[in-house]
Amino acid sequence: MAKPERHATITDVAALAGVSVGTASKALNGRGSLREETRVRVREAARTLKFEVNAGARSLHSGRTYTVGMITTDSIGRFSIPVMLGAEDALGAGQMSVFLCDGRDDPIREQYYVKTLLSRRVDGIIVTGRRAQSRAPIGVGLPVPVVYAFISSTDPGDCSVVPDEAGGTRKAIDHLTAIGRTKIVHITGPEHHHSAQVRSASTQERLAELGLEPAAAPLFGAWSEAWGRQAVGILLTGGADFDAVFCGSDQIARGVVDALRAAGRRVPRDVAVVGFDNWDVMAEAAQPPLTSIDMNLEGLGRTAADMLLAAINGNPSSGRQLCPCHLVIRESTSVTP
Amino acid sequence: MAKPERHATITDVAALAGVSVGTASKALNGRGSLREETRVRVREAARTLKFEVNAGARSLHSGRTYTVGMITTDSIGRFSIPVMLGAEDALGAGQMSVFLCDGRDDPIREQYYVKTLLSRRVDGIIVTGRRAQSRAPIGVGLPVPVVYAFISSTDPGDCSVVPDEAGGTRKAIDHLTAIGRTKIVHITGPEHHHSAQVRSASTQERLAELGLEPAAAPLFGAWSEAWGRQAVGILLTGGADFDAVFCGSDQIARGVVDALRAAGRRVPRDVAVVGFDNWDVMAEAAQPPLTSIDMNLEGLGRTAADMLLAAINGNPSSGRQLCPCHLVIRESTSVTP
DNA sequence: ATGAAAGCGCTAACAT
DNA sequence: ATGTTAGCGCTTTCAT
Repeated sequence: MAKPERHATITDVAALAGVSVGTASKALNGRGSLREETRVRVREAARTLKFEVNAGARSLHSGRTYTVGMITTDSIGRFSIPVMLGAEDALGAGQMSVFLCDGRDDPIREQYYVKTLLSRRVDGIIVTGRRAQSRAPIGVGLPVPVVYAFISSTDPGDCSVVPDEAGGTRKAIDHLTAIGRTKIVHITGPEHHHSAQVRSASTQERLAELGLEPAAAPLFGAWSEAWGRQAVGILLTGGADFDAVFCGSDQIARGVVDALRAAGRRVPRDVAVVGFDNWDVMAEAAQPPLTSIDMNLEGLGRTAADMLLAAINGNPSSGRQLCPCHLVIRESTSVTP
Repeated sequence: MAKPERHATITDVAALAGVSVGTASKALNGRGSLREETRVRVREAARTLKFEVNAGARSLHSGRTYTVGMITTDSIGRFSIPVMLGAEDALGAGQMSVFLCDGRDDPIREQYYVKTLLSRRVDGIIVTGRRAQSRAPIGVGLPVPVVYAFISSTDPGDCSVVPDEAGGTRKAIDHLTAIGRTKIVHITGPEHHHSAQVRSASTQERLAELGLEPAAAPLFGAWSEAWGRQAVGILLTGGADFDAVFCGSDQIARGVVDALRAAGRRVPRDVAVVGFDNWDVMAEAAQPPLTSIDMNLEGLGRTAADMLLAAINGNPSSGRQLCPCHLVIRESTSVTP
C-alpha cells in the first residue's frame, strides 16, 4: 500500500508513455488527432500513476473553476440545509463542486468568506440563510453572479429565489374552508419575525376575500410547541368559538393538537389543524399527524442553482422569483386517514 | 455599479503601481525588502482594482490549497450536519475552506467525489455519514490524509473519530441507578442497526456489572415516537414491572413518556426516562423534558478536523479515537426541575 | 530596493 | 500524428 507522497503530473504521464506533454494532454482530453494506440498507451500510463489532472492549473487557462460558493449568512440551520442539498444536487449534476461557508450571523466573517470565494475564483455564489427575510447584498459589483435562495437581497437588481409564503397561506385557508370550516384562528411565531408577519397578514387577507371573520385575533408568540399549547389555553379560557387553527409552524401545531386533545377537543372533528413547514419529524409524529404547508426548500435550492448556472453561462436573471408552496394533507384535517 | 467582467491580476496591480510584478508580489505578501512608500502604493493599487489573489495559481507553487474535502458517504443527515459544522469551525479558524460532497449512499458517486477532490488537490479529506458504523475505506494509498468522523473505517490503520456510545450508555444506566431505580428496561431501534446493538449490549453489560437484572428483554423496533408508544403498550399489557426506561433515541423516549402519561404513569415519579442524542427539538419539547445522552457531535467534528490538520502538517494518527458522550439531565429523571 | 526570469501543471496554437 | 512552445497568474531566486 504505497502512499504516493506526490501527485503525478502530466509530465510524468507523458514520460512514462514516451510522448510529449502536448500529446499526453490531447490523449487524456480526447482532443486533436492521435493514433488510437497512443491514446491507449497514455491512458494506461495515467492509470498506472493514478494521475488526476490538477484542476487549479487547468482553470488557469479556462478561467473557470467549475466550483460555486455557498454562504449561509446566519448559521446553517434547519431551513438552509434542504436549500443547500437541493443546490448541491443541481450543481453536482453539472459537475460543479460546492464550497461551503458558514457565516454565523457575523458580517465580518461573511465578508471574509466572500473574499475567500473570489480568491478561489468560484464561478458563482449562492447565498442562503435560516430565515426567509431580505438582507443587504453581500457585495456590489462582484465579478461573479450571485443568487439568493430562501433569503432575498434588498437590492431588486439581484436575483432572489424565495418561497411563496403568502400563496402557501392561501392554500391552507382554502383547504380549511373547503372542508367546511368557517371559524378559523391563526397562531404563529414572534410578531417581529418576517415569516410570522407575512403568514398572519395573508391569513387575514384571504379570510376577508372569502367573506369570513377571523374567529379571534392572530396570536403571536414563539416558534415552539410550548407556545402552541399555551395559545390553546388562552383561546379556551377566553371562550373563543373556533373550528380550525392555522399555525405558523409545525412545532406550534403540534403543541396545539396536544393541548386540544388534553382539553377534550377532538382533532380534526371538533377542530381541524394545519401546520407550516411540513417538517416530517413533527408532522408525522403528531397525534394525529399534521396537515402542513411545504415550502419545497430542496426544489427552491435546485431552482436557485439552475438560475446561477444560467447566469454563469451568460443568462442572468434578476428580481424575486417566487417558488410555490404546496399543501400536504394528513389526518389533522381529514377524518378518514 | 460597474461590474468588473474580469478579475484583476497582479500584473494589473503592478502596472497601476508602476512597479514590476515581482515587487508587487513582495509588497502584497510582506516579503523581501521594499520601501514602505512602495508597499503602500502597491496596496493602494490592489484595493483600487479590487484585486484578490488567484488562489489556484498560487497553490501551483506552494503545493497547498488550504482546502479540505468533506464527504458524507450516506447522504447528509441530522447526525452528519453537526459533525460538519464542528469541522468547518475548526478548519475555518485555520483559514481553510471546505468542499462539501454528498455521497448519497452511492459508491459510484462517492468514488467520483474522491477523484474530484484529489483533482482539486485538497490538502486532506474528512469522511462522515449518517450512522456510526464502520465502512470500507474510501480509498487506499491516497496521496492525502483522510480522517473518518462519526462513521469509522474498517481499516484499523485509518484514523477514525467516533462517539463512545458504550460509555454514554453506562452514564445513562449509572444515572438511573443513582436516583434509585433498579427495574430498568431498554427500548431501542432496529436490531440490525449498529447503534442499537452497541447501546443494548452495553446496557445489559452495565446492568450485570451492577448486579441488576433487566426488568424485561430489550425491545427492538424503529427510531420513532410511534415505536416508543407501541413498546410501552407491549410492556404494560405484558404486566412488566419497571421503574425506568432507557431509550435508544430521544424520539423513542418522547413516544415513551407520552404513552406512559396516557396510561396514567407519572414521569419521573413512577417511571424515569432517559433518551439518547440530546436532540433539543425533541428533548426540550417533551413533557416532561428529557434527560438524554449527548454525543457532542460538533466537538467530534472539531476533533476530527484538528487531527486532519495535524496529519496535513506531518503528524498523522491512526486507529479509532473515542469521543466521550455526556449526560444532560432534565425533568424526565428529576423531580425538582 | 527593485527588476528580470524561471518555473509550478496544464492547454492550445503552431510547427513539423 | 506528434512535438514544440507560449502563456495562464503567481512566487521566488538571482541579478542589478
